[in-house]
Amino acid sequence: MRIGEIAALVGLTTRAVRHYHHVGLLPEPERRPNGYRAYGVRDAVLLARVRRLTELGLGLDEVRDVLADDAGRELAEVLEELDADLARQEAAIRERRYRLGVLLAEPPGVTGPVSPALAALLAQAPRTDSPSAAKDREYLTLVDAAGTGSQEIFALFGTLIADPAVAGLYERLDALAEAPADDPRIAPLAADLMAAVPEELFAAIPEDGVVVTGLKEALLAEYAPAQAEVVGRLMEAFVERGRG
Amino acid sequence: MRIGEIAALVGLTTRAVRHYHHVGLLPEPERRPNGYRAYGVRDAVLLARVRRLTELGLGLDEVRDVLADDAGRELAEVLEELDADLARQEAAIRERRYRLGVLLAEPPGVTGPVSPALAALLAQAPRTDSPSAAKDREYLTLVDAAGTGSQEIFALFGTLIADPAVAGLYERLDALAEAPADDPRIAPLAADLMAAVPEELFAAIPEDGVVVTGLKEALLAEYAPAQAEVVGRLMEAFVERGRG
DNA sequence: AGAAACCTTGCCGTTGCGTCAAGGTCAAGC
DNA sequence: GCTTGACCTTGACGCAACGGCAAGGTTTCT
Repeated sequence: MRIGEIAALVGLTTRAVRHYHHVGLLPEPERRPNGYRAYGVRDAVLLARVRRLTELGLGLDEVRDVLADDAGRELAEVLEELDADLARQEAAIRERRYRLGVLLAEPPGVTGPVSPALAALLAQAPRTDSPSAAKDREYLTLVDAAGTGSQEIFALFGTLIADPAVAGLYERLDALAEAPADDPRIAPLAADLMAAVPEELFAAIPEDGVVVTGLKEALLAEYAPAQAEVVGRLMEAFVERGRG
Repeated sequence: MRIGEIAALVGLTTRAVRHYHHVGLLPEPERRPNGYRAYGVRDAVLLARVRRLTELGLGLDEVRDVLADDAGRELAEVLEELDADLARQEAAIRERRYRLGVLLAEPPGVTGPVSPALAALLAQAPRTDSPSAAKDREYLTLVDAAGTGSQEIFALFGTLIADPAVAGLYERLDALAEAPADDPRIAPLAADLMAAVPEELFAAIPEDGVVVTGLKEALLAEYAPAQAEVVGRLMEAFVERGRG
């Protein structure tokens, strides 16, 4: 048989057969005078075995091992390991499908998949177009996605945001967008902000204050100088009173 | 944030983040004076979205599509397609696991996994060390693996092999191993062989006689000249009386 | 001052082949 | 005898999503 014939016989492509030669899975057969590979029945039997094994999901090197010492013991060993691996894959797929199902069942329109706690918070928050409030929501989304914040934090934050006085604070912070870093409104705003934060929220902040080193600066970089001054003081308060 | 910080924050490796830049999933951020990438909160939010989507099993280009037109409709579309794909994968894995289970439950020692019909045939065949009989078994194994032979053939072949007279025929064929191609024993052996084959077996051979063009010659190549002569005549008989 | 722990770009390796590219071979029809 | 068309040959790149290493530069801690 030539390569195309044996490939068709065992249900492979010629490319696959050559590949098996290349990786040493199957020895190169004799050649005809014209250079064509000349296959025999034994090659076909071997190839058929290879095909069955690869269809089961074995890698080519595992197939080689199994074929090499055809004790049958090695085979069972490999197969059990493979089964365990497949079981893991199956579980992973089911997990993904489950989460997919949750996503698909959800009402559309949300920015992205968020935890229920954050979803409640966002729904509860008053409609506002304050840029500062938007930054806060962005930050909360991030903390939610990072998974480092507890549900507790979102609940506490929710009560804070629901406070009608907070809208005014956001407005005052927005008003500092063009102000210099030594604007006199900074200190009183920072004080009012700290006063508005409930004590439990301070306590709920995790030990290292911010989620990761560097996030604090990244956060401040989003604000104009005067605003950064305010937010920076607030963050310091969180660090100091959080667990310090 | 530097790249390591944002990576830790969203639960990725720095290598993955750079990879996302490379493939255009995420725009390259500003650089610090020292050349380090400088990430902001928005990058982190984006990366977190990417992570969730890839964890669901989306490819990077699909993630890019979803992120691009964040209509939310496209997302549902992609997700449903993905779910269907995952369902297929799950079914495939289950199928493999099922066959694995069958293999593992089987008594060890068999040459390889074979169809039940062939297994019955091999178990039924008398113990012999005739090389010709071994070749026949090899051929049957091949036909079985190729899946082109029907169960019917194996049953018919089984009755043939069970015939006590066949052992003698194999012996006579083996005896021709060193004989020249014009040995006088050839014609009578071929005749006796054809006489031994039940009519139904002739009829059961598929239309093209052999499974694939080229297999016939490969088969003959396995035999010594005198043996090939005998087997060749037998095969011709199969071709002629099969469906011709 | 030196080590540890970051960062930079860039390129190779992974898996199991698919897909050209650039030919040589062979049987058949004109 | 010449052209198709269907085979075959070796060789090398492509793929998905990064991991790992090389060979440097930066920052920070000690």
